[in-house]
Amino acid sequence: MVSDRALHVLRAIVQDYVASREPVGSKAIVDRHQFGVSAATIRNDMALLEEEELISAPHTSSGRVPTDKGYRVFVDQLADLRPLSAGQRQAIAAFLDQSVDLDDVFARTVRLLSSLTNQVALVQYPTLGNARVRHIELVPMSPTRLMTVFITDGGRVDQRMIELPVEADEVFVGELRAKLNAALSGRALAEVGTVAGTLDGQFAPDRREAVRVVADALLRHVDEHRSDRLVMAGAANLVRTEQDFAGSVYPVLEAIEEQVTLLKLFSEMQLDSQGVSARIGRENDVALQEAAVVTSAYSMGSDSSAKLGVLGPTRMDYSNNMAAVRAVARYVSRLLGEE
Amino acid sequence: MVSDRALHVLRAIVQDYVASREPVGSKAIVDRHQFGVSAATIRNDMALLEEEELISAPHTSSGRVPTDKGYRVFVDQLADLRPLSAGQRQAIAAFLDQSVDLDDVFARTVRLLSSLTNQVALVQYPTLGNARVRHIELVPMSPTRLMTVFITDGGRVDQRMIELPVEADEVFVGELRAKLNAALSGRALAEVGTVAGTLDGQFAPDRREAVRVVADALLRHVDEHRSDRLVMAGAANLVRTEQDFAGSVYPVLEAIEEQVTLLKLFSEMQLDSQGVSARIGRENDVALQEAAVVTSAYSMGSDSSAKLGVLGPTRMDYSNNMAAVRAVARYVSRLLGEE
DNA sequence: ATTGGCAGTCAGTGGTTTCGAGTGCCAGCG
DNA sequence: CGCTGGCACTCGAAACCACTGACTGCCAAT
Repeated sequence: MVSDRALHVLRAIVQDYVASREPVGSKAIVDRHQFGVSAATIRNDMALLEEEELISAPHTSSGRVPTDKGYRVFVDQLADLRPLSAGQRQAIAAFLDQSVDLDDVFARTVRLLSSLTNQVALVQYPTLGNARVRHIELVPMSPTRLMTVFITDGGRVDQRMIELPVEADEVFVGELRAKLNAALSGRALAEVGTVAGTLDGQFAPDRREAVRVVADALLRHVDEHRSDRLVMAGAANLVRTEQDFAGSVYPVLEAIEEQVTLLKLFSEMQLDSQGVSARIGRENDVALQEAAVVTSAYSMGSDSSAKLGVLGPTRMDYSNNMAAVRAVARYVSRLLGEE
Repeated sequence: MVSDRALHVLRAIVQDYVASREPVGSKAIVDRHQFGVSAATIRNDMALLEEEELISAPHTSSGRVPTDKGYRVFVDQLADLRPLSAGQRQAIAAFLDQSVDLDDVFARTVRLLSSLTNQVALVQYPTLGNARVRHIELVPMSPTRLMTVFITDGGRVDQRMIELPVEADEVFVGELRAKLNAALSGRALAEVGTVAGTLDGQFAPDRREAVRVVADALLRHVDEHRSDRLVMAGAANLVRTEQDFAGSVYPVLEAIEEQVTLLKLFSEMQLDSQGVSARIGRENDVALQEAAVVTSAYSMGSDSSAKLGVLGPTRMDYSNNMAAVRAVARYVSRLLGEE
């Protein structure tokens, strides 16, 4: 259908348009790229590409701009990503190695990714697969309020506040804490539900309701481990690229703050053979129609994984961004795998 | 200097300008407000106000716009804030009462404040004054890596990753965990340094280095409790009000992500008799020259407090925003005080 | 002190013109 | 058959212009 040269023309158009934000004409292409043919020939190819809806003209007599479909073909063509420079890789290592804990790893990752790509960066917290309970702590805040702290051997820590149906003295809380830890330490998260449910039998009848409330809170901790959230950095970059959004960046920023749209998107992304994936323009939710999202997966140990990536206008440097996302995801996997 | 009526004129100008984003002229004032005088008289007052640099004209023949100084006088005049409506207060209570833990309180507060004011909302995490150690947990991640988890009775939980100089077996870690908790549980944070320093004597010489590393990590936990951070919501609102920023919102968003500028600003703000405070335009750091920040303080129990507030263009509804910030700060204080 | 009147200023609007980058098409050529 | 140069055409962007109207500042009168 489309000749090989036409594909090269598409590539040139994408590159030039990304670089200049201006519709690119046939003349500009023969000037800036070494096609051995004249502008008229390029024009013929461009007519073809337009036929295929890979490019389009903003108005009758002007250069062409890639369509979402055009970007898609461009990205798919981009089989082999050039790896990052040694300097960049060192920078990644140096910056991430300073992390003091899990949260810090993610905070640093997202800042790093944002500055490598000049886009909004997003990191999804990992869902822990078969992590185990390490320790459970109960902290009385008032006679009827208790804070529960839930620590897994993956190093994840959750806290949660609960309201007790009756007053709980230190002795009872101490006993409950000891029994919970005896019963649950070392157990897989999946077991927490069944085990915690059997505990209330070990207490006096007037305590059982309170025990059940605590057990219920623990279940929600486990759920929490499953539920995702995103950390974000580089929102300012979205404003910088505002002109690339015909409407407004407002809905995009809103979607990012919502999180739910993004999380859904993340979970839907199918990685390609290179371990990266892009969703471009209309392929996304309506709020992100003018945006593109590039993601890759990272893993934490053997059995839990999540995604990270960047979001920006469809007019972005896919080549660079996909390489950066992949490199960072790999490094994060290595860092978390070691632990 | 400036007559009483002139101050009323200033007020009218601020109100109308905030409402319409358009320079307001003498005619518009006599139309929309019940001054018993003619437009010419208002013009004389306006000339006075301009003399005092409280208002200025964008160009020779156009209405006037408040200067930063004008907003300042307006805000200072705004002695008595009208309280929020019953409905709004109920909404605050209903929304915040659902919080499950500390983090959730702040996450909800910031979202709430953002939607009440249609501005970017910021909440500073509290610095815990004389909180006490509740529990210390050590989680081995690999033979030479340890995660330390630090829980205070205020309900705050910190985690941190450390690298040990030697391999640490389960037995040693268990012993260290037990001794740390025996020595530190119930102690005030301020004591952690001195107590932890004496622990290494209780271990065999070849373990002491490792013990010191852990003790050092605990000190950093304490520091962490002192150090601040901000949660933010409503960045999209900044984009919405973009036209009010002559330059770009870019530096503003950057400053927010930086945090350090904002934290400094927060700590500098002196509350007025109403418990709220505003920093307007040039009174701020250069990055926020076109922005205004409204803050109030909230307290958590008796001895720890922090601030929260909103940030937006200088052209904002100070009256509404100050009332909202004050109301939310008060409610959060009540909520956290109870616990 | 306040007012009505009046001349002066200037941003914004809308219409016209010009300019030029870029296209589509075609006839001719290797 | 694919490529090329040439040409007429299109249409957005910029430049220009005149006009309008919302203001102001000032002044003389009340």
